[in-house]
Amino acid sequence: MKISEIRNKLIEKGLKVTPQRIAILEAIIKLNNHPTAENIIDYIRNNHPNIATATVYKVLDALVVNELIKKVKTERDVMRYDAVMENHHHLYCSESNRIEDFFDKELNEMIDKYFENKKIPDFKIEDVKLQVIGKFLKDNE
Amino acid sequence: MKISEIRNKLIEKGLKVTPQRIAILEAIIKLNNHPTAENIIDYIRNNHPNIATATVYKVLDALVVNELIKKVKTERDVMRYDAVMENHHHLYCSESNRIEDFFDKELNEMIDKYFENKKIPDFKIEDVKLQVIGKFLKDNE
DNA sequence: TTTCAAATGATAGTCATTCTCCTATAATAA
DNA sequence: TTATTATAGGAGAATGACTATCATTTGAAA
Ligand SMILES: [Mn+2]
Ligand SMILES: [Mn+2]
Ligand SMILES: [Zn+2]
Ligand SMILES: [Zn+2]
Repeated sequence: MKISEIRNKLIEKGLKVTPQRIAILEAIIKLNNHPTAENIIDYIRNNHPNIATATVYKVLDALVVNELIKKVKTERDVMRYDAVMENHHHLYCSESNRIEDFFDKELNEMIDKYFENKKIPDFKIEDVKLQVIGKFLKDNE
Repeated sequence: MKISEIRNKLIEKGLKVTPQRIAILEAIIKLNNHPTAENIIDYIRNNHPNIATATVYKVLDALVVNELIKKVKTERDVMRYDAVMENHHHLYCSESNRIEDFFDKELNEMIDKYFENKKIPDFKIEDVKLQVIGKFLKDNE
């Protein structure tokens, strides 16, 4: 992802383009595995040592509100972020905090079809995601 | 759920039976809609006014570790708990913090079958849950 | 360039949760 | 039933991820 693309994403959403926003969005994309705010700060401070912690949180919130990133649901009190906006699911490690993306078009279609036929009473579905919990058999990545 | 049943659950797990543990487990079962620690404390203090906040958190942790309750994944920094241990999914309201249980045996079977055929590379599945995000059409409950 | 709404930085504050340490008690043994 | 003891609970301080405040800076429109 080039910086010019990141600039365009911000412009499309009517957000001012700032070095901090570019760095943060770039960090989430590069880090890739659902980083925490702390992960993002550590990464950014290499090239951008003066960014304030509060700025990172404010930018993250702005990016979420403007649908350039998403929060990832966890059962911990540390927020995790995801720059992958296309429909996908998550593999959660049951013994660590590792979360990996899981793309499966066939599965998406099966689920969509299932809920087209079988509506949930009194509930309008906007999105369905799988939490797949288990163990990674390789430690790499 | 009778108190004697709750006592037995604790005993089965080798946990000491204390009034606090009974009250907390009973509260989560009665409250039912994935209460926070604060919800639980408010509920319990009616009949049990002296329970310490730290005790509630310590008991919740013990109940989770011993698989008598589960944490519910959210994208907020307030933990939510669930006493329903049978396999089920969750309906998340996209505009409030409401989370409801969703039971669907047919869906479970479909998903199980899907992942029996199509393994995820380098990942051993232990559990699959759906996050169904959307809007409740009735405000009751 | 000038202008200024919006963004950033520094720092203090919040609050859900955890820690520490002392006291009380449930479960077991005598 | 009482004594013993590991375990659990209570009180309050501490932690830490996140938020609020406000002075300063800056992106972008004019
Ligand atoms: Mn969470
Ligand atoms: Mn917290
Ligand atoms: Zn993802
Ligand atoms: Zn549930």
